[in-house]
Amino acid sequence: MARTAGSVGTKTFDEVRKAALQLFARHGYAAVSMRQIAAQVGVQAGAIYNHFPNKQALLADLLIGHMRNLIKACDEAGIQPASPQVELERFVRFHIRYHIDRADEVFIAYMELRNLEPDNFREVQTLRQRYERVLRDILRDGAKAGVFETSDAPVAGMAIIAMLTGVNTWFRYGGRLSVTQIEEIYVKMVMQSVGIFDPALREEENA
Amino acid sequence: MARTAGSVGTKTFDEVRKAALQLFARHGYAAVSMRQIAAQVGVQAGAIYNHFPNKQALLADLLIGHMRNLIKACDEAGIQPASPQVELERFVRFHIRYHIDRADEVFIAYMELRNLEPDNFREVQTLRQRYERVLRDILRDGAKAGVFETSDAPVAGMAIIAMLTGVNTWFRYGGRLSVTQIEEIYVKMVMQSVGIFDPALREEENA
Amino acid sequence: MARTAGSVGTKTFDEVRKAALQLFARHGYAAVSMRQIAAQVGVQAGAIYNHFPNKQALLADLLIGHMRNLIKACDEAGIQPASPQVELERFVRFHIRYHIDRADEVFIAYMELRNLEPDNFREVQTLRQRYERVLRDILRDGAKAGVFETSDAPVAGMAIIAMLTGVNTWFRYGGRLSVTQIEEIYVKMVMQSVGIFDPALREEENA
Amino acid sequence: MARTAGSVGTKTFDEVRKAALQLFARHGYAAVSMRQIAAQVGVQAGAIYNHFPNKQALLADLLIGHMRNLIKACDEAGIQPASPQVELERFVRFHIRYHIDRADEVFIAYMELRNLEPDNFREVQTLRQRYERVLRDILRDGAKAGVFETSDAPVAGMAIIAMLTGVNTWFRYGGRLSVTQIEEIYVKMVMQSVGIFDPALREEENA
DNA sequence: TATGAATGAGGATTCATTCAT
DNA sequence: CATGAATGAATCCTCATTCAT
Repeated sequence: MARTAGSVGTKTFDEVRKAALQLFARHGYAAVSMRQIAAQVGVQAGAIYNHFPNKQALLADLLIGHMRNLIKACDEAGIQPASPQVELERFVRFHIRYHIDRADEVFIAYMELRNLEPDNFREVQTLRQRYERVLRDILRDGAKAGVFETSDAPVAGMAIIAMLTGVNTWFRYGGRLSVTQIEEIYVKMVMQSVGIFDPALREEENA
Repeated sequence: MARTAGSVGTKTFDEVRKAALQLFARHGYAAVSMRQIAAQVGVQAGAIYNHFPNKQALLADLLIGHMRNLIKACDEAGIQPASPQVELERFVRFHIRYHIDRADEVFIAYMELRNLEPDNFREVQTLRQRYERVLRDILRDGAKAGVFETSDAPVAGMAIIAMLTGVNTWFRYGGRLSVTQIEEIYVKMVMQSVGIFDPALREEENA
Repeated sequence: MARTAGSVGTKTFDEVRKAALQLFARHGYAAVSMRQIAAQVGVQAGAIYNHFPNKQALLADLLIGHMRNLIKACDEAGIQPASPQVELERFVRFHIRYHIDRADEVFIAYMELRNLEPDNFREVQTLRQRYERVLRDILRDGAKAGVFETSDAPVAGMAIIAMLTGVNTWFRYGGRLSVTQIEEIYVKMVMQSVGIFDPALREEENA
Repeated sequence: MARTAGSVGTKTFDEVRKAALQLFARHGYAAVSMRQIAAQVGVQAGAIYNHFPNKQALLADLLIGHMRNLIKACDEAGIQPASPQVELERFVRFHIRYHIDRADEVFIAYMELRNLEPDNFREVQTLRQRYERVLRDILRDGAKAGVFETSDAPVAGMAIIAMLTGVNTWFRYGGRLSVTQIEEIYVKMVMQSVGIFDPALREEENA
């Protein structure tokens, strides 16, 4: 009589998460009510509390879960070890591809930070810094090795992250450009922004 | 019945605007109550309705006002006419300097768009596109003239705007870098990102 | 245009207090909703919050107010100074008469103590002890003077207070006995309980 | 189908009763949730419904059970037959001793009466009156026989019950006085309150 | 028996807004 | 202009109870 994997029990939990993600992304945490989330799941508001102790925990679960998944995917993306140029290119491709498919998660991870209670906020910040350090380390190594023309690795890191993540503000599937084309455009701009012009110095990959 | 400059009665209006700007930026439109705004001004909630018909009008006033001011300042910044390289550099400097001093306005102009009712939303979007077209035109002209190495002007424009505006997420006065230093870093990264490497091709300006 | 004394404004405040007193006494603090109180006043629940910050404050206001009034009335009852016998008799008469007309206040002052938050609880306890000390001091003086046959003034005090206050559990106007008759019965029992038998030793008063 | 003494399955029933007793006494019936009771037992809320049909039945069970036990103990206390003086003294000693060890039961038997539904309320009232008649009959007999100086047996009965039961409001084990000492104080006060002064007229007992 | 998930109602409180003064 | 009191709807969350497993 064991519960079949994926059966009832976990089903509502997952659906609540999904509904909350979508609604928070669309209208903002503060503007979404537990009733709306419940309605989208097809359940009464009280039922949510069998799975999450409160609204804040739902938000925290989404944000922290997103950051953990991002870091795990980054670790497994095979970015290192390689030359700084190659690592930077791999990072850009990873970031674009990972973020473009998780528009809602990325959006709330930036927008709803201020709605996290202090402990949850700290946890997300710590995770975010861990991710951003990957890029900063690449930039620092490249600068030290003289292959990047960056006057300030931390600022360059923030600038590149902002540029890349910005893709989510305008990209929609079915538009003028494919993900691959977009990826190429951003790779080129980022590489140039740190002084790498010759495509020959870069890795050839496309997937 | 236009408000006489500096006349009595204008004081509360301005203070409500200021308080709302700060509170919306800090906590988000949906999470801020009229009572909070009123309290910050030192007035009862009802008094706000002598100056703004409702909460939405307050938000719209802030966002539309911000976009109009931005466009006006941009028009008066003397960016054009010049060579694409020079215009781009001027645009970057203008954008950084203008935005770095208006963190709250910039923040809500991005964050609270979704809380605008349709008419107000359209107006802000129209203004924003008008501003962004300044950059896109520069990029298109430079690409056409063969001085920028950009494969896609619209995407490059979005990328550059995202990169530049991102400065507000981390910049604080009194930090490691001065505004001027930051400006130089961003100018260099943006120029390089579109293929301009030789500083000699750029204008010398600092203020 | 000044508000007429006792007009609107203070009216709702007083009516809320009165309704809450009655409902708390009848059903208990925890079992009464703000909506019920509001309904009894003929107002929406939210309106109560213009007069009391929350439900707890309403309870605290009732209990603390009751204790303060009791102490004030006791101070003004002219119990002291006199011989211990006379003071005791006066105290009994005061207590019976005061409590019999304030059944609701007395009831909740005992029943709802546990629903007070710590600070409010302490305040009420302090006031209660101040009142009960009046009786204890009379008993102690009488014992010291050898006119009361009490082995333990504090216990005797608790016992007498309990006996007297118990009148509220059964007394109803229009019953078999008048307040004056009840007063006489209790005076006699209390005086005897501390060893005073001869009515000649007691004061003659009736009002 | 009567529950076999000590049989399995009875454990949860008893623990629920015990937990409810404690929690109702501490926080009041209306303020205690089935979940709290269940948590104290270490069980889910639903499990309680295997033993009690609903929350009201739990309360009724506690109150009616208490009253039945009290009456049974009173019947078996060997109060009658004896002279009114001796019977009164025996009653006082029984009441004090029985009540002082059942603080929670006594407390809720007074406090939660109003939360009983009509049928349960009537049953408890009937039982209570049966118990209180024991004292009233003693007082009436004593008055008729001219050994008690009571002008009104019913009122005297209420007064004495209130005085005695009041001991629970302040008594705590480990305090200044032992149960036996307290018993003596109350015996003396009660006997005197009905006019019996000479200890020689009283029974000598202590246990 | 016990669980865990669900319901539907209701809890205290807050909200944007109105309006007589 | 500003106040303070009011409304009616909505907020998050908890409740007693049910029921399939």
